[in-house]
Amino acid sequence: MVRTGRPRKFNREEAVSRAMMLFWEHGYDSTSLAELKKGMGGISSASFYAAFESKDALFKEVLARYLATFGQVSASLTDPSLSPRTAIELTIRSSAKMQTEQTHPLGCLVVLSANTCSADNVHIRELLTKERAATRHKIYACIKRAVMNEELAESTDIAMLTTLFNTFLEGISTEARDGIPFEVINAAVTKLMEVWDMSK
Amino acid sequence: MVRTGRPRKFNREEAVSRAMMLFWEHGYDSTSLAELKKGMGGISSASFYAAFESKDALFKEVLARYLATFGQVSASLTDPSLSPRTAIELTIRSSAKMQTEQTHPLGCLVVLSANTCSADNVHIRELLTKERAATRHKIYACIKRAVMNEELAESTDIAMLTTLFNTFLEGISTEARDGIPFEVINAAVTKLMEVWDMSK
DNA sequence: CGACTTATGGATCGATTAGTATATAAGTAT
DNA sequence: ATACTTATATACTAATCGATCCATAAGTCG
Repeated sequence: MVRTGRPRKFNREEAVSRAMMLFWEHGYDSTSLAELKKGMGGISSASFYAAFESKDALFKEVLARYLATFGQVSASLTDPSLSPRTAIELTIRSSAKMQTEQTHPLGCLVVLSANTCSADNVHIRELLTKERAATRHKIYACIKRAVMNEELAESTDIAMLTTLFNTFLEGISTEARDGIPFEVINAAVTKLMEVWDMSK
Repeated sequence: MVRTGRPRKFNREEAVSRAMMLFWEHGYDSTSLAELKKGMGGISSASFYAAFESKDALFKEVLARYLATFGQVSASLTDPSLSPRTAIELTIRSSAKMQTEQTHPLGCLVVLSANTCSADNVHIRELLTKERAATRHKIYACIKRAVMNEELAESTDIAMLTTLFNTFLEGISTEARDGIPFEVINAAVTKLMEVWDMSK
């Protein structure tokens, strides 16, 4: 697969990574094209639109990249080799760990980057809403599996427990943004997981 | 105190309320002056700047209004007549109730309206960060009081418990935005509060 | 070599951003 | 009646928004 035509001056993969950091930090609306082009290696408007089509399209690519990398902290939710309890605990702990790292913006891109936006960009917000719904559903499925396995009592209110864990998980984004260190959040997770054991 | 000069054509209090709804829904950056002026009763640029000085200043006024009204759901935290446990439970439950009401934007303005913003408007984000820190500190003080009162064990990790409750509280904003009904969140709060009773 | 393909530099687009200038309207005070 | 005060309508500013156009550069292909 040999490419003809003038070669691209910048690294496309690297440019998407840089764009991800910018959207993650400032959110969709507040990240301007000027900022993106500069941050992605000083590329021109023509180069930007030739390579990424539009701001919308770039964000969708950024989201896919995020889910395939940093977002993998919740992959354990669908790992059938893990017990439901371990899967959920691991997801929350590694989310907290990732979101408090200093090598990238704090918090979670899916939670932070478009929970408020202009009326024109509601479709961007819905992209992330859908992603959060997917995570919520995975937590739900996990808890349901635990009830099936009799790891949790048959009388367990699955929707309630899903909301308990998911609400905490989403709250980590704001805590991380506010500078709460991993150790403190992690200790709170230990306490939170005791709720699981009470529902046996 | 009689006012001289030409009387204002619009109701200033009402205009601030309308602005609050807009900032609450779309966030600081994504709420434009045009949208504000239209939403506040179709006022002109001249009238806007004469009455509110700037977008920044209006937001500060909106924040103060929010804290004095909807934000009062967390007032129980500093009510000395309530037991610490009741104070925290009441705050979380009434926050969930308020944030899921259909008469205004979903979630909490303090958590949602500027957790991402442009680099130029970091001072706005810091305004809200400070507000969240104040709430966190009130929760901390509440739990500390419980330890003093021997309502909680002396060995209680106060910072950890603070983070547990505060993270959940902040997570409610995203849950509410995503349409999770009050009843489900409220049931999760009941479960969450069992953590308190385990720490006795 | 010339044809073809793709990317780039640079100018530019109309729309929108937050904010101002100026003249006048509409009230109160003396 | 006139001075004073405040708000208004209207026009306008410079800067920025996302996006496009076009000529040219820099490769591969036959």
